[in-house]
Amino acid sequence: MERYNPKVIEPKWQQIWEDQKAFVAVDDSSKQKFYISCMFPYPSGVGMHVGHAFEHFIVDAIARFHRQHGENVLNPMGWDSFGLPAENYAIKTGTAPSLTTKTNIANFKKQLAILGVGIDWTRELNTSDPEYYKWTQWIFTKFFERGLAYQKESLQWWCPVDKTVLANEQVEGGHCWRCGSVVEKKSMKQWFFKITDYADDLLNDIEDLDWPQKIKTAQTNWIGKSQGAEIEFKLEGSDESITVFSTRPDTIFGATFLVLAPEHELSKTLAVGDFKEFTESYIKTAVKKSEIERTNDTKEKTGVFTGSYAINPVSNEKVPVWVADYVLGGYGTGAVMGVPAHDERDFAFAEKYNLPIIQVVQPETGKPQENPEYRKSIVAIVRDPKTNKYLSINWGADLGGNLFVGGGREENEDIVETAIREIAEETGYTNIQLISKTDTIHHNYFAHSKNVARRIEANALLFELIDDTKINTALEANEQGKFTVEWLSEKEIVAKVRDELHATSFDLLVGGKIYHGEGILVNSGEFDGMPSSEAREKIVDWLTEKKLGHTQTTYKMRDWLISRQRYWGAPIPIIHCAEHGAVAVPEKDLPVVLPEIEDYAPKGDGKSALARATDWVNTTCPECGGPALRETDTMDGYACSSWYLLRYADPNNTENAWSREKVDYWSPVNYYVGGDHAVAHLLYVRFWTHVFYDMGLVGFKEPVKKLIYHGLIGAEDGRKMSKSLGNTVDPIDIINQGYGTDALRTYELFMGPIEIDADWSSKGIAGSYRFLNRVWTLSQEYINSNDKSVTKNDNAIRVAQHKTIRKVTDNFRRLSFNTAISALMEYVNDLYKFKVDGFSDEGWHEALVTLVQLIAPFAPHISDELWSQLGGEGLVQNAQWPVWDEALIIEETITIAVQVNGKLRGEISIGKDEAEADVKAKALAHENVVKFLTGEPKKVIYVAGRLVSIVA
RNA sequence: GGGCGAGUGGCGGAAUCGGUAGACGCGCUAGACUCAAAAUCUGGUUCUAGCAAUAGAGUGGGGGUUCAAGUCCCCCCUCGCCCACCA
Repeated sequence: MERYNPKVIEPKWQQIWEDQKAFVAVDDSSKQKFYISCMFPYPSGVGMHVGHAFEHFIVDAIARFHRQHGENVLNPMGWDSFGLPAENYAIKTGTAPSLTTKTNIANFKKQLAILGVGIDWTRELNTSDPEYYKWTQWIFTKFFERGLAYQKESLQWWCPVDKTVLANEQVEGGHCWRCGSVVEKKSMKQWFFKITDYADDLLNDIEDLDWPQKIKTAQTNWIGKSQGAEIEFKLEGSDESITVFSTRPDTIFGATFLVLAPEHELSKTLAVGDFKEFTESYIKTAVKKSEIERTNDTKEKTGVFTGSYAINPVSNEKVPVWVADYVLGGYGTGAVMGVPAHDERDFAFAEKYNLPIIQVVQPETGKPQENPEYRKSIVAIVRDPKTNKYLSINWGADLGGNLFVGGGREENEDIVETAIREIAEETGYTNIQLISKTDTIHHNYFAHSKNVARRIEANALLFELIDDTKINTALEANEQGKFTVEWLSEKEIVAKVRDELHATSFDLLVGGKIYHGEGILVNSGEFDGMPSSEAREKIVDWLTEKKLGHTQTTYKMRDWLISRQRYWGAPIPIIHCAEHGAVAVPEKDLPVVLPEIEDYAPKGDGKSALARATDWVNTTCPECGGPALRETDTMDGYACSSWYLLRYADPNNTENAWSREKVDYWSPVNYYVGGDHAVAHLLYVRFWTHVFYDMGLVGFKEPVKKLIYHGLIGAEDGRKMSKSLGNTVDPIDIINQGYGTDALRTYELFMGPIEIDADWSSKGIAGSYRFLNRVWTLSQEYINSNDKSVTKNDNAIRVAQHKTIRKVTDNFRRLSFNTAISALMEYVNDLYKFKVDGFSDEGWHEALVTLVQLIAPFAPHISDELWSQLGGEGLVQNAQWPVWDEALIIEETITIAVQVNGKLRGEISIGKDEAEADVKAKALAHENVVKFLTGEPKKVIYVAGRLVSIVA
């Protein structure tokens, strides 16, 4: 009998698949298509580790599953080959990036073949191939025509090591995403794609995507839509004005200063007299500061007064204009109104620089009720400075839990006196001193005891205990014995005091919190007494009428900066003419081919090495034929990857980027599989497709129907798997150790749910190998058996077989590969038990053929081998996936549990159609159940086919 | 600070609807085969007590709903990830 030897059967079947073109997808619109793709890889020099392989295994298993269902499956592959590593390697060694890329791709292809991944190589694409980037450039010129690609001088992130600008998405915590060095700001003329034009569109369509919620949330937050108003503040003694953006125009009467970002254009010009020098030097250092420095200093705000004043448009008060780096240049208008009473940042700034603080919103808690009864009251918080604990009254869970001392106040009664009286009456403490108190807090609630809605005006007061002198408490009749007095720590208070009014009181007096919620306007002229939400609209209406403001929607997302001062990318197809400015290269002259050069290193002059290829740079203007210069910046690699999913549908089209017919057949992608990129790539690819839709190039807006976001495989040491840590595992090594790729694939898909991170285990793979070995041995024993006459277990085998088909199919559909594989292991374990009685031709052949078909998505080589040994026609993937028969799964007798008072006390065996009364009687008669019953059971519950629950 | 997610044996994990918690695999362990080892096969393996039948405890902690809770509700703790001065 032959032993299971993956080293023989795996190459054998890989060759057969290749010879038969088993994975070539044919453009046949009469068939149901299924398009799946991983996020195409960057072909790095070090090849793939088992973590990368994992992604391909997921894709391949799903692709094979769908082929087995007779669908027309497209699983393509391509190379995201532009980028820094190849260029940096070229700078170091002088080897052209095009050459290293070629070598690396060959290596990746070899690895994928050995892994047994079924790819349609006739559709292979490569972003650094001129045949591909010709169309990337063509798309650029179309965007340029539509005003979606534009050039602008602006401050940009600059990586001093890689000597290039970076997109916002490529700056991670103030560091370059590639080399990790601290990024700087630099002002340069740059190319942008106007993604902000599509902000609303992209935001609205997120909801309907079948994508993981965390990715959808990340994109929503990234787009960061917020609604508010732009408000104009006139500068004193000048025609100029400053426009601020605020989401809280209702607080404008509390705006006691303005703050400009250091990058704001007025920052430099506004400073007057003695303030000029300070302001200029502040701006200089602030702009130079790295992002980390600026975000690290969150506690300590800095800024300078410009010496200029503006006029608050509603109050006509003079407010000073400051420059401070806590205001961001790139968001909103780069200027804000400082409302220290209702914004934590403005408050911190105002405190430091002694700016006036005017409260304009009185807090309101609880939900307003209809026809409330009006009352006045106090909330009194007492702190014991010796223990740092707070006096609390515990009313018990039914009466509201922990509160502070509180009580009603008569119309003319003094607030402080009321509080002191209530403290003495309820707790007995008398020797206290007032520390601080709040303004009015409005509170709405329903007094269930009196069955009345109430709206109260409360004041909260904070006292300190001088000593614990106490008098007898003087409780009202309805309070006696209802509560206990407790001293609680700050932490306990936060945890236990649930009442909104009392919790807010504590936050304001002790927590030092600034109230930024909704409430009732005060100190706001004609708007006094209005709820803040209503005032928000009324004030903007008023400003609009006076032409001093208007509603405004703002996004956190900025336009996508795409120019890179690097060599190894797609050249931006633009020619600069002295007369005609920036002119797009006409379609007939595309592609603008990247010239071969000697020295790839950027020199830090803000230009790519391309700028030194003078023969290439000097050209003629397409408009006038006069001398002109080529754009020397190249495109961000994300541009290349924003349309490749469409190109796969029509990869060899030399006339167009794609034909709409083919793209509309294959697209959108049914499953897009990846474990990287939450925002950047996945937002850009959506953006481009939306634009293509508007251009009439595609018939859909969203390129990816379902996104499968898998977890990452960590190293055995629990750390991230990376070449620099020296803990990577090469899948080819594992295969060569004798396990084979089938065992590797099965193991990686068995480790856990695909969306969960998991660490590699060198021992775990042995278990998967053992499983496949058992499958092999069982099949060989069946095939070589001389006596196949035993029919004893045929029925039981059939039950196991159909149960397994059902479970594997169900689990596969919800991409629960680990449980699908465990069901197959159980099935094999069952067959081993049946085996001891011998084999039958009928039951066993069917059982083994089914097994081979079910393991095929995971372990395709062994299954094709056994399929052919068992007499199957062609390849497993072309045979129809087995179907289970529900009728065969029903067993004649089943075992169910019997519980007494919720505890398992025994098991009984019942027939499949046994009547409920009989089952209950059987349960009650069970020996062990009788022991736990004292007399008649109160209740007997039968859950069909599962258990009997007896209440004693 | 904000958002999202997760806590189940020695380990990875299972339990799709509230219905026998720990499937399946790893590891460990006993046995069979072997001169021996590897490989393979068979059994055991949540914890505590007991020779055993069995009993008690048990899904991060506390409370609740229910005949029945890993699963539902309330509170707390811990860990992970992402975003983070966005006015």
